Amino acid sequence: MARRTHRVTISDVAARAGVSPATVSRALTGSRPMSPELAERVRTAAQELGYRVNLLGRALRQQRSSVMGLVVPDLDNPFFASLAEHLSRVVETSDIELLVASAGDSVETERRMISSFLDRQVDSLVVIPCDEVQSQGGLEEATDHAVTVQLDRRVLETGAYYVGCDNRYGMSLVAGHVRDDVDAEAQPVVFVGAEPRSSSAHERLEEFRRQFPGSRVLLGTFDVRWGQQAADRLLDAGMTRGTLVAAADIIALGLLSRLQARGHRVPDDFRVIGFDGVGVTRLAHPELTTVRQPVEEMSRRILELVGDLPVDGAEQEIRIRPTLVLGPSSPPAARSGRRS
Amino acid sequence: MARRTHRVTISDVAARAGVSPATVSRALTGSRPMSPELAERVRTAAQELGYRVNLLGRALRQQRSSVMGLVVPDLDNPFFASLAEHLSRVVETSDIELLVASAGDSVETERRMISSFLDRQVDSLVVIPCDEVQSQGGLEEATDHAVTVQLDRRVLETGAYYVGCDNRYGMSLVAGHVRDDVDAEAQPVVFVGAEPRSSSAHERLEEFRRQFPGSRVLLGTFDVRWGQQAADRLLDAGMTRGTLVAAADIIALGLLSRLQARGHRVPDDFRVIGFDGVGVTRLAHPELTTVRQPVEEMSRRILELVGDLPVDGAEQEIRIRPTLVLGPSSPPAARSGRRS
DNA sequence: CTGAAAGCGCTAACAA
DNA sequence: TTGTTAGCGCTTTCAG
Repeated sequence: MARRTHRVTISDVAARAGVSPATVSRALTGSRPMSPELAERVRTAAQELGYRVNLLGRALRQQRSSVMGLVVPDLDNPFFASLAEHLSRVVETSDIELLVASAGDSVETERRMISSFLDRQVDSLVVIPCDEVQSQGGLEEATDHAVTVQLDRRVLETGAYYVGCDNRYGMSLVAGHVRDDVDAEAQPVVFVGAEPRSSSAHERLEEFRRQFPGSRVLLGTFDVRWGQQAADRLLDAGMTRGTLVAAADIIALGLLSRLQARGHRVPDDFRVIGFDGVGVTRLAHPELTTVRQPVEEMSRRILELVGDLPVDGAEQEIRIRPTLVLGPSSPPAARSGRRS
Repeated sequence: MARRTHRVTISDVAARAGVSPATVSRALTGSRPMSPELAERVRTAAQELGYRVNLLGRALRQQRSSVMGLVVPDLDNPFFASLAEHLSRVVETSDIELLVASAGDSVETERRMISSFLDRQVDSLVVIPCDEVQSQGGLEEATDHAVTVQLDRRVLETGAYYVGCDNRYGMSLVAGHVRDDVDAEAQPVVFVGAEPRSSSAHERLEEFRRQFPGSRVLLGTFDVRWGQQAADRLLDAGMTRGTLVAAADIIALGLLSRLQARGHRVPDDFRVIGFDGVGVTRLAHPELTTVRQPVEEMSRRILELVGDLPVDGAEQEIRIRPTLVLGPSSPPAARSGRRS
């Protein structure tokens, strides 16, 4: 662990190359045309001294850090982790850099992370808010200081952009599939969702209710454990078959695991339908019928929003339509028989 | 999106409170004792003006950023995502802040991320290296400029600390379980691992070979898809039962999904054993017998290493023993019958 | 206990 | 094309 004793600055390089610090800066960044030989001399000197630019100094001077901050609720949720990974790969194609922080599923921590990104002078901030209501303050704060984008979950009246998928439309795709391919009398439809503390939970729930008025609804949290509990609850209540519409793949995963552990067959006894279609949850057994979110395009739209050319009159709210992906967890009619 | 026009600086606050910038700094950070009323006056002024500290300025002056950088190979891998989440929660208890970057599974990107963290003057850098060999350069570079810790995967001769689990010991726990609880004649043992491009892959593979000389070994990558392919390969070759030891839960997940999709029962026909025991993979169906990595303690040790009190004569290499967790994917003898 | 002044490392105006 | 100078926002000597 041989730490360097003295930090090499641009002046050191300048001295060695026999030029001014400004010239070194120009040679290294290529911000201005200059004589190739001098540039070369500077680069050599920098190399020899092991010079590294100090981005703190640069950012302080330039009044921009070239950093995009991303605050996710919880990296243990594979959907959020996947969102982070996708955004990271898209941002990679620009000269911006993405730094991720986790809110550890706490509104307070989320707020601290947002603050701290702002204090570090991020140029843009992407937030997947923890809570539809309590995240508002942090987002308003952010909007005052950086280009701010809410991703996946919308908080009302923050002034920030929103990029997400059209959850109602997605749920309507599910409804269409269920109506076309499922014998609803043989398999009553149940929604296993999340308490509407986020717009996604909200919208998916509302659309489900609109599509299946009177159908049973169970609400918990976006994690595997809740899916397991919900399955237990349904089975304990004597349910032996049904179509379980989950608000997220991660919940569907929990449903699947408990249903199967307790000896029920999917899709024969129970159909299971998910939402998100992203990340490792895609590989459940049996593979899920799910609504796939267009994460790739969502990431691209975010980059556009914060891009150098400020998108004039950009819409505040960008909703992209998801697609339905059919899997064996709830196959099309051919296999399960239509009602009429 | 009402962006603030003028940035409020410490001088603005000073002017408003009728004191010097130095006093404002002291009042806001509490770095020196001062008259409570003045402090209060300063805080009020700051509040009224909507002052936010510029951490770039502070870091530049203080020569430390209070940031720990974490570079992970790929956030879509739930083990790495979970490691990031755990470390994040532990670091949360200190005054350091964790920022995460993904290498997108590319050595080049990894190197760029390391460089860029260093240029941003992180105080410490934690890296889960992509590649046992090719990640070396980046890590050496890091070691020269910040306290550097390799996490989970070891690259030789970098001068950096290493924190990880004792993979050989973990695999020996698996071996013990297999010998105690499995009829190896009825269920031949196969290792489904990853090409040894990381020390974890390496060590687990080597220990398996030592414990089961002559047993079949398939090597691919650390992802679900490889597990699926491996299962297909084994089944296509006519295998109808066996004990499949995976080098990671994520591979085990793929094995499970294909085995079950093709009508084989776990654990009756095939036992499946994983490694990691962390994150969402814990909730496979049937639940995995796996080796649980002590991620909590690993995170704590990392924080200790970079803590204010530089751990004198700290070991370069910290290996923590994992534990075996038995699940229905490979239950103990009681259920499956011992050989003798 | 408070203020004045210097300077962290960098780059952008302005001069030459 | 290159150099000089100033200053981004902050904290920390050093005086008082």
